[in-house]
Amino acid sequence: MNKDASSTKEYKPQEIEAFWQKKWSDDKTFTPSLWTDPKPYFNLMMFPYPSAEGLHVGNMYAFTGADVHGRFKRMNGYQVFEPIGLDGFGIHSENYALKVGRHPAEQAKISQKNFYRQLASTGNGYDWTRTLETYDPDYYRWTQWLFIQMFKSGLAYRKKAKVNWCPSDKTVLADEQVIDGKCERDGAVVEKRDLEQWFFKITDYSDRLLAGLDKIDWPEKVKIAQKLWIGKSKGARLKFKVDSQNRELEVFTTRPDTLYGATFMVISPEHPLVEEILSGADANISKRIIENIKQYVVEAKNKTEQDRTATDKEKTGVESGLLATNPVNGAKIPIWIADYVLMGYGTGAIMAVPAHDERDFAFAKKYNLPITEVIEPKGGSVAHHPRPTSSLKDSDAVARRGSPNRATPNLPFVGEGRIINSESWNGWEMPESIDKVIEWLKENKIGKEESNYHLRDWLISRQRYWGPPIPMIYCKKCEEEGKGEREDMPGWYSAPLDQLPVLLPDVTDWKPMGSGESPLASHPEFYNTTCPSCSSVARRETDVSDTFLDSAWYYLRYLSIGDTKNMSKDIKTDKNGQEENDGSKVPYVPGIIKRWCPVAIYIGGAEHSVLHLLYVRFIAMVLHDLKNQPQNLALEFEEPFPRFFAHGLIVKDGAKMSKSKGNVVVPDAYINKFGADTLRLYLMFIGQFKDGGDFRDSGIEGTNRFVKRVWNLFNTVEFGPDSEETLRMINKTIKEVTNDIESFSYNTAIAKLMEFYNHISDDKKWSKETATSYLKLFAPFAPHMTEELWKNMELGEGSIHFSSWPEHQEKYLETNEVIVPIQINGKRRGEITVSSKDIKDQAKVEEKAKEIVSAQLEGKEVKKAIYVPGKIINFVV
RNA sequence: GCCUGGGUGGUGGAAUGGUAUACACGCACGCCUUAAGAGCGUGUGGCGAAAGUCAUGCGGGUUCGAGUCCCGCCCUAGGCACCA
Repeated sequence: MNKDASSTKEYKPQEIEAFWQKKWSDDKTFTPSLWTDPKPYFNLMMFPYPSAEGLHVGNMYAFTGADVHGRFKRMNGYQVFEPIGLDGFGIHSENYALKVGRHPAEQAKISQKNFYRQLASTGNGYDWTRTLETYDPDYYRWTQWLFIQMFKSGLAYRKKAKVNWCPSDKTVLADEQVIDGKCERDGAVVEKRDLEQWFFKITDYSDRLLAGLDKIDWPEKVKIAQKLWIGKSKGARLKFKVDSQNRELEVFTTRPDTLYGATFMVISPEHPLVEEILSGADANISKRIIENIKQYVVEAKNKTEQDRTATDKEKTGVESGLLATNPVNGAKIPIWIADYVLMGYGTGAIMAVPAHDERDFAFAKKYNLPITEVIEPKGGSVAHHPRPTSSLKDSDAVARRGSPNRATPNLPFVGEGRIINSESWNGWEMPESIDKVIEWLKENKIGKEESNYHLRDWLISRQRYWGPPIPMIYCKKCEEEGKGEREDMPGWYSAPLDQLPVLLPDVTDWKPMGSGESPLASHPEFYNTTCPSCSSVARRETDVSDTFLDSAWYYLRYLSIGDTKNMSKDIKTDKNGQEENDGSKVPYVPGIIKRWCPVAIYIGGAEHSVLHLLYVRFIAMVLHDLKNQPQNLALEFEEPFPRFFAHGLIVKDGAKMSKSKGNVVVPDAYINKFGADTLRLYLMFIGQFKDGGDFRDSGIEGTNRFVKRVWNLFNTVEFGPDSEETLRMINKTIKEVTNDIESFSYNTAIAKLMEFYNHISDDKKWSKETATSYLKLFAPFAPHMTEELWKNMELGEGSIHFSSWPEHQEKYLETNEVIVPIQINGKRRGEITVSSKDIKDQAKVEEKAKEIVSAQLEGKEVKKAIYVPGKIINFVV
């Protein structure tokens, strides 16, 4: 090897990278033919929302990691489809437009240009013929189509709902923008406002969304997050008679087995029964009590969400003056009103079992309500002396052992145990006890089995400007006549499909109004229309849809644009003679979807665990069920992403990168200075792809040094026969780097490439085969430089990205010798060299080690030898 | 409180139960330079002159052998949280 660098060509990444990026784009190197390619591989990465000042290194990190995977698959013979687009509709982008004082549409144009320029400069192998932007009318036409399908399937409906209202921003906020009851932007306490809203019935799919999780290869933490979000609780719904009122009070409980321990009931301040009481329907309730209730309800209403849900808040409540009857033992128990019971879950009413529920227990203690124990802990006979409450941790509540029937236990017992004090149920044990009790309650017509879910319907309306107008039309006349597209929603019609898209008008007063209405509501030229049914004057919906709807189906659209946009052409090339969609019925070409979906791998951030990643599964299931359309157009799969990889986050100086902290790093300056290859290599090197890493300027210079060294080496290399050492090293490197890239362990892959360089660069010859293999291993990380070297060295025809991955060179391993350390009783006592063909032969290895071992035995005897082939031999004496 | 991850040099981080600290940063010394920079080379966990010996958050255990497996703690990051 020539170490004199003065004669080598200087490494100029700017020139090399510009050249190759143009060539890839001109040659359509990364544009697969969607109809004909034999081994399709849809390598999908979460598309960015271009709301900030530009692509930052956190984005680039994610995209580069995904691109390394794509290039690896391409070199393994797959036809990789790696598309990119912009999630530019929605509140993030609109907020950014507000901040910089530009019209969102104008800002979108600027952002789009900048983002695509930045994305291209990273050298990722994107298919630039199939980009999409969610604000493109040709895209949101189909987002609106999707809304209409939801409506026609009965999955979209309207109801009055409380929305988050930020008094400082004068706008509604999405749930995800509310953190601890405060606006994420300015920290103002969020209020609730009642508004008529559109919802999607995602709750209809609760069980399927839950069941699907078992079938997909996703990080466990994401699955758990979705499971908890859906939050299925099995239990029972029970009826209690209310005294002196001719009605029943229904409750939901997960612990019907504790029914004999129900000593009072609690209803939420919003419960309908409260209004009945306040209306004075029951003459037996004293004025004083009604006054108390009135006051309490007003207080509860005025509390912020934050105050009401604070965990360590002391419980409060008032007596309702009503009594209920416990259906199993006929006990008269008081009904209380307290805000620790939420109207939004279950029935808004509970049976309180203070002996076995921490919240009920705290409430009972405070208001001196009776506590009856009905569950005896397993092994409950074991006596346990009471300890002072102050020294008890909460976790002790679960472990508490106590004798039953104690008048006032210190803590509720919430673990599993045996039923006591419950007549015929006595002795039943968890978990069978719950099923048996439910069976008993059914037979006695007291209750029935029921499950409740944490998941709520998806609030889809946004009173904003920058989104797809909800394509619905309201006709007052039809409503009065009780007519409508759907029987349950008189007056409402979906916009006729041939009139899509309902264009978002270009208006100057686009800023949020603060009235609870979208800015579109002040534009009669937008909302005035005619009723699709009776042709009288009608009004368009003026809200837009949630940005998560835009991103819930985009992966399908990637496969339906570019050369597939003119779909009639593709119908002719479909050799199966199957009649294909002409693009007017569904937003995709079923034949192409069949080939490329479900997506081979989805790569993105785990922060989308329960929003995007849940919605996208939901929408796929809806399109799988596809009602009101020919069934051959429905999706064949239910789970769009059978495999999802969650990458880590890039932090800067130990802190999460964010605009508010002012530590956002934009890649442009680094690409200009060092080149994209250096930055890619650096980003992939700083930690496991699943973990992320800490971005530091000092580290990138080291990577740059390495890139330059490799460049110089290849520019001065003289090919010759490999040394034994080189053969052994390249074989090992190929093997390990392949495994590492396959398992997203990019940082160790790069470390091994560096290690190989260190071994090989100094005065050692290597063969052309070794050089090619090394370059190929390098290519996914530093695509431009390796292409350039590949070309300069005339190593083969065409782009390196279509050449195959290096074959394992097992044959070399056989000629090698391996050093095996010798241990005696686990302590290192020397080493021997073993030839590869003897590696698995323990007897031979023992024989070889004999001399060294016997010299150190000091009269002791070898009891046994433990041999780990090629790794270690340990003699036990 | 509950659920996930994670605690290894000065730093980022490697280690299918098998030579702990790969690779890189930083630092030190040297070469080359008038000099600086770049580049190249050598060294770099602690203690010890050395043989050695002690080190992977803390305390136990299993094993010929534990960063890795088991039990009990501590700390830390993220997610969820009055969901009956």
